[in-house]
Amino acid sequence: MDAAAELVAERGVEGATLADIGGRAGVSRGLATHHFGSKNALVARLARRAQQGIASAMLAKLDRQSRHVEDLSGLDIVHLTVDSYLELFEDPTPDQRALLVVWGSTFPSHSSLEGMVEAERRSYVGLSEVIADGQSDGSIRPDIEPSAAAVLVLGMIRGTAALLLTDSGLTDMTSVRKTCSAWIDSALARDPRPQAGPGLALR
Amino acid sequence: MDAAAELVAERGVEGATLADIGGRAGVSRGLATHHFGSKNALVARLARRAQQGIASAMLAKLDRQSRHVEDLSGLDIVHLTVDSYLELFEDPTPDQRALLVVWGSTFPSHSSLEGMVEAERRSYVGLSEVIADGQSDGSIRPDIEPSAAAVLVLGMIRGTAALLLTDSGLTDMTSVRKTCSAWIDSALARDPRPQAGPGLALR
Amino acid sequence: MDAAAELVAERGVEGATLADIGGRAGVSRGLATHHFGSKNALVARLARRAQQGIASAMLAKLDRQSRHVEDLSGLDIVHLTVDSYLELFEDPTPDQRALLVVWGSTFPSHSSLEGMVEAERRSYVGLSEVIADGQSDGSIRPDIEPSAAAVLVLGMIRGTAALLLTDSGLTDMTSVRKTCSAWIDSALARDPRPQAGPGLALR
Amino acid sequence: MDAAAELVAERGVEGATLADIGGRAGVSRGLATHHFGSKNALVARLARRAQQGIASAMLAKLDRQSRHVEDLSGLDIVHLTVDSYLELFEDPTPDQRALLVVWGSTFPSHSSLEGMVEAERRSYVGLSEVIADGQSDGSIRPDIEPSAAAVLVLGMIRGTAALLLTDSGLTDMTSVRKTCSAWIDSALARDPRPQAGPGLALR
DNA sequence: AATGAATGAGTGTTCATTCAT
DNA sequence: TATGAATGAACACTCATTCAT
Repeated sequence: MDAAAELVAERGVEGATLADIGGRAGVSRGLATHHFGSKNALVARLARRAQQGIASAMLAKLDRQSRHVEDLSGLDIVHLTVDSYLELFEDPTPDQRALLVVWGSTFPSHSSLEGMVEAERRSYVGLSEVIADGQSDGSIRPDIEPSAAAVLVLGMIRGTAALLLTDSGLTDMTSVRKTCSAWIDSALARDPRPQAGPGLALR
Repeated sequence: MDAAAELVAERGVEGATLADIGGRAGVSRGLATHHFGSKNALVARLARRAQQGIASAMLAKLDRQSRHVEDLSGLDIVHLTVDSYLELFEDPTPDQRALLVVWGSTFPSHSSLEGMVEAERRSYVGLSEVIADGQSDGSIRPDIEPSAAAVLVLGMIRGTAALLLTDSGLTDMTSVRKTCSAWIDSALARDPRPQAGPGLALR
Repeated sequence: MDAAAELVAERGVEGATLADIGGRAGVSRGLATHHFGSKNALVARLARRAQQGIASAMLAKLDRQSRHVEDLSGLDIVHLTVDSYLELFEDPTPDQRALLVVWGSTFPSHSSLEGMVEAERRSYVGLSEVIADGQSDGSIRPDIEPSAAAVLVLGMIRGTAALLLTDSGLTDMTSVRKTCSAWIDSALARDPRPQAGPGLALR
Repeated sequence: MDAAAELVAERGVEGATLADIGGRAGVSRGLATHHFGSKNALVARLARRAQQGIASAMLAKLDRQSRHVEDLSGLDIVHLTVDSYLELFEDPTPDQRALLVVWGSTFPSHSSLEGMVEAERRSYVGLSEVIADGQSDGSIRPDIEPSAAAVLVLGMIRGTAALLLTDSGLTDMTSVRKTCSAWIDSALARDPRPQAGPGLALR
């Protein structure tokens, strides 16, 4: 699966052949099919593993801050989600790059990767609920449509990560992450924190 | 090219075969290659046409408002860009769907669609300059890194459009567009307009 | 036809496309077919023109020596034939290179270039008769099978020219021609001329 | 490879399609590419096998005469080479016919069969050395340029074989072989054997 | 006479999948 | 569990030929 992740990240889902994957993994050409059943199944497994990796990273970040998810406000969780995601893509592993590549290959309307679309919908529903919770607990302003906000937040982190993946020279990821956090605050928070000055934003 | 746009939108760049394209267009299998030189060239032409279509839509929207681009502040132009883009994806043509699909297939690091990455970089540079101009003319707050903001804005509209393209049932695009406009304002404007209440946001 | 000769010489009969030929000649893609009827017809015309060129060169060489074909012995005509042929291939025109290439493409048993095989048979018959005539006029030794000798002489000049065409660095063509002439003499002549010493042979 | 040899011999390198080859061999269309990597690689393998077959035939002929290559004079080796080659083409196997066909398709200057040209050059160098050795051991007359003689000998056997391959009705191959042997003798030998009369030559 | 758009059969090659070992 | 030979459908692309202009 590591070999598959690397090759999908490099050449895309269609461009990564099972023969190449087997070759890079040092096993035979037919083993991948034999083990995973089909190429699509392998890709699905790959995507799931990468998604779990992102969830783990989020929890680890929480742990590092010695906080518990129950203590967080809705706004805090949105911040945590966004920040963890973009932090991962500052120096993405093959898994994460591959996940984004797989996401990109779900854009055709008759895509064969139904499972991925399902997973994306779950992310969206979860984020909507978090935002609604934030409105209940008073951390997020009430004049916001949770579903619209969830789409925008999700779209922003996916799109931003994709943009920087395809052209890493565009700008500094860290600066983007800080600016994004401030935006989330100004757009969602009931009581926005005073915006940092430019010097701080660059930090 | 219309047939190609439809098929790319439906099945992706690799999934749309020249035979299918010829078949749907009512011409022979070999004509596409004969005419465009190669499949990659056809896809590149397709992307360029779709990009020009988006630019035209932006200008048309401006025209409808009887305004001139010279009279607009930097912030106005950002608003116009974002709003035009999302408006188009409320009811996207095959061209626009195909453009997003092509964008998705540039995520692999060794993608063969170099021209597309180039075009994306130009969009980014242009948007950065618009934001910097907005800071000069006082419409955009100065404590913002133009390059980071440009990546976020671009990423948001691309990602949001992609999300809604793959799963159009997620939420109402119009609502997303209005919310997005408010976000842009709160995040970028030197003097944010008073946020609309939820009723108005839905308008 | 000049363009066709060049391209056949470079890329072979199958490798030279009518589009390329038209392009190099500065005319349209379809003109060759329109004018010659088919590609095979063009190749046949090309071969015939090259063969006539060789015959003309032989007559010209005779003319330069102010001799008439009626005055020549059979052996003299063999010498003239061989020498003219190899002399042409010291610095072959595209026509002559193309002729050899066409000859090479007649080797498959189901070759589509029947006309070429016919022409080759005529060369063989003619040479056989010349050798038989030489035996009658006493210039060629009688203990030789004219048909076998004709095949060997023809094979030698064709094969030698082909060898030097594919790898011109092998040796000096002029030296080959002189040596060949001596061989013909020693093999065919009733009264072989005293062989030249090495210094002269190298000349 | 047997099927490939037959089809190349019949229809030429370009005319023998992988589909035909697979079909005649009773296997699938894609197996040849799968196994050999590419058509060119298959043709190269084919040529090498045929060349080795010729070398083996030469050694077998030597063995039949209970002689060792070390005991042979340079002239003997030339005789052996020429005679073995022409003997093979009295009743050529598909391999040998195919080899000649491949040789014919190397005539274009931009041929894609570089390996074949290389092999031909090695034959030439080897034959040159044999002739030079023959001059040292006194079997071959010293007033001969070894490189020119090698080209002529090689060209003669290649060209003669090709001529008789394309038009087997021309003459009797056995007679040609005997005549050729006498020519080699008269042209190269320091002390030519007395020429056989026609009856003996036909033997 | 000349063009070039259009055709469509055919090419070598790719590759997920099957299956006997 | 693992291999890799074999399959066969599918692919982009080629190119001689046709034909309306």
